[in-house]
Amino acid sequence: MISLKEIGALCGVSESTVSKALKDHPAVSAATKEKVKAVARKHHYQPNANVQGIQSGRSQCIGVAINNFGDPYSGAILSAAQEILHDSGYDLIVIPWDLMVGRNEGIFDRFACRRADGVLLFPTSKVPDAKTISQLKGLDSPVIQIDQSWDGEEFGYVGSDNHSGGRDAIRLLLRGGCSQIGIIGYPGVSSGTERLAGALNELANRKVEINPKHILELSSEKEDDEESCRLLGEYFSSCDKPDGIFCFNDRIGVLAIKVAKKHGLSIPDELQVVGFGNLPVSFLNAPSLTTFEQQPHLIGKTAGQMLLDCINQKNNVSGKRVEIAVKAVRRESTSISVAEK
Amino acid sequence: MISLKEIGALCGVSESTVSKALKDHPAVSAATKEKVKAVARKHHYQPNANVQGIQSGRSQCIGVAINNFGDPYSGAILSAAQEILHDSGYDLIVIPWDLMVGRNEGIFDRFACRRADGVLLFPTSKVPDAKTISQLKGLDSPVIQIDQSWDGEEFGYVGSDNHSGGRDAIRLLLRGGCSQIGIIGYPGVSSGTERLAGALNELANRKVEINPKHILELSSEKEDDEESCRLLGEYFSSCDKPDGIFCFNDRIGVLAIKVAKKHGLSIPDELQVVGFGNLPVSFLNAPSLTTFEQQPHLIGKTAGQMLLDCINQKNNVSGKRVEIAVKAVRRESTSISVAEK
DNA sequence: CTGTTAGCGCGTTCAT
DNA sequence: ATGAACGCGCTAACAG
Repeated sequence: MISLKEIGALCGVSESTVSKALKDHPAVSAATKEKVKAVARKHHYQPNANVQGIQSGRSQCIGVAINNFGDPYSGAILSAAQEILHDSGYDLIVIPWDLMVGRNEGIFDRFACRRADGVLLFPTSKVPDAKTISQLKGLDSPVIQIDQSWDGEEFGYVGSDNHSGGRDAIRLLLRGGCSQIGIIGYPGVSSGTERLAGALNELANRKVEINPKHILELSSEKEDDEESCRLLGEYFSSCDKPDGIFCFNDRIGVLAIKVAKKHGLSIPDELQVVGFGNLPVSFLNAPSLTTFEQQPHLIGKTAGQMLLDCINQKNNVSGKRVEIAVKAVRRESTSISVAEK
Repeated sequence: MISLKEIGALCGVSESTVSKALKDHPAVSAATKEKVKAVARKHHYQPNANVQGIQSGRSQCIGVAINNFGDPYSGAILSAAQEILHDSGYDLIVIPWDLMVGRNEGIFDRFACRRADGVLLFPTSKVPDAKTISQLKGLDSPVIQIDQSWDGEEFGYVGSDNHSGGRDAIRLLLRGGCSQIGIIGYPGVSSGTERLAGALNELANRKVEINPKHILELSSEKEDDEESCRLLGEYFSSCDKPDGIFCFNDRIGVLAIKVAKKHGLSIPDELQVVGFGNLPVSFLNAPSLTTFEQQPHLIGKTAGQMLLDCINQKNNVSGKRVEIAVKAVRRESTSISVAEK
């Protein structure tokens, strides 16, 4: 790539004149501008963003830690965040969480080396250790967590309104005539905790008892479908089965349907199933899965904007939480409501 | 972030001594090293990678253009590529293809500005225009395409062995007793073209006629499930139906099963279905989908290594093609082979 | 209008 | 063993 100095040499002017000419500085003659721009264009000149970064003290880079590139939900959030950040001149440096965990290098060293102006943290399968969290605090750039928060930590947060989602899922099952409610979730992450709290709270408000045996926790750390199927098999083998279950994500919902059908349960007549997330699989499944639509695009856009505001000192993200609404998408895995019948 | 100069001031030594001390240069006293390192550690010093980049002429960045962050297949490839590149000190700058198309800025300006040392191109839904391709050639860094190539272009390439995959899919259907073969694909991308060629070639070798009506092309540009379902509905309404279909990806395969079942076809008795890709959905679907497993991890690793080799001058990627094997995963959507019966 | 100078943070000579 | 000086590519303040 050609440099300003080289362009200057070719045009017979100084480096700084080239710099000014290319940014249409008024104190440069039209003739010089023409000449300089022509040469720059011919050689496909592009200013070196890394140099501009060290001068301005702004790398114009955002560090993104993401667990699973292939996850459609995270992907949609990232796309939206990328778009708004890109338009403000930021580039994304991505690092996969899971690959970094267990290495002796600091997970965020790369972000620090690149002088990332901000950090976006996607959900992890487990809460990081104290050292990682302290390293994160040591970065002097704002940090925003997506869809997950850690107890007592004061990073910015943007996610779904999981509490209301849990509440509405239970309402949907009860309205559909279910009386034996089951909940199938995964432990240890805040989104699950919030959905559970919303669900249990609603059951308590309605004075509906829940059989503790009907609450099943699958491991979220490794998405082991075989193991999940085994546990679900046991769950549906019990003589005392639920007639409506709320699954914390669509993947679990689809697996639950698969296993329940194998155990001879007809859906939605004998068992109603509600998922969460509205992933493509929920639509494709037979029967299609009633679920809750999240708004990944809005989440990503919001997180990107929060980061920008904070970088520009308009705001302080610390402790700021934004929760984005979710909406039921009713499909074949639940019956129509009693009221509608 | 503290700088070398500041550390020097705190320790009462010069900037360059600090630089040497931190890299254990032999010509620095043990005492000085101790002191310098202590201060650096205390302030969480990290060298500025951007500065090192402008000095060495190596940004240590790889530009990644990807169409859809949420795609599990691309995601797996990207993870593998990231891992190997990360270990060699490279960071990834990601840009979504689709967001950039139609903007007046050059799609790859950002890569050029960041002085990306190499570029990884994931599949696009359509072949880019001549201007984009020429811009790509103008970058002086090596470019590797993943899973897609463009006619007449000489970039490096790593993808699946689609031709053999197409051949084996047909063999699998024929061995299962099918005689009326159908093919459902998408137009315009090289992976589809290769699968089609492999399939048609095998049919010709076996002297099996294919009814042109049994070849259906769905649009790949926008993944419009509703529209695809409509076209599939027409496809299965014809009086003259295939008894075995090869779908170019699992998504199409699952949709085809859904629609075929609605038209009263029993699977695999009346219709056998083979997909391609072994995405999670193929396992979750009922009936589960026979498909071809790709090796995204190996593809990503290979692409990453090719890029490294080229950057280190060990190789020239230009025109180099690597095709990674695929393997059949037999599930419920196909019958066991005639021979096995 | 244009050129010179200084400086961003760092590594690498070359002196001391 | 340590420091001064130069250069990487570029911008900005000043001088001509």
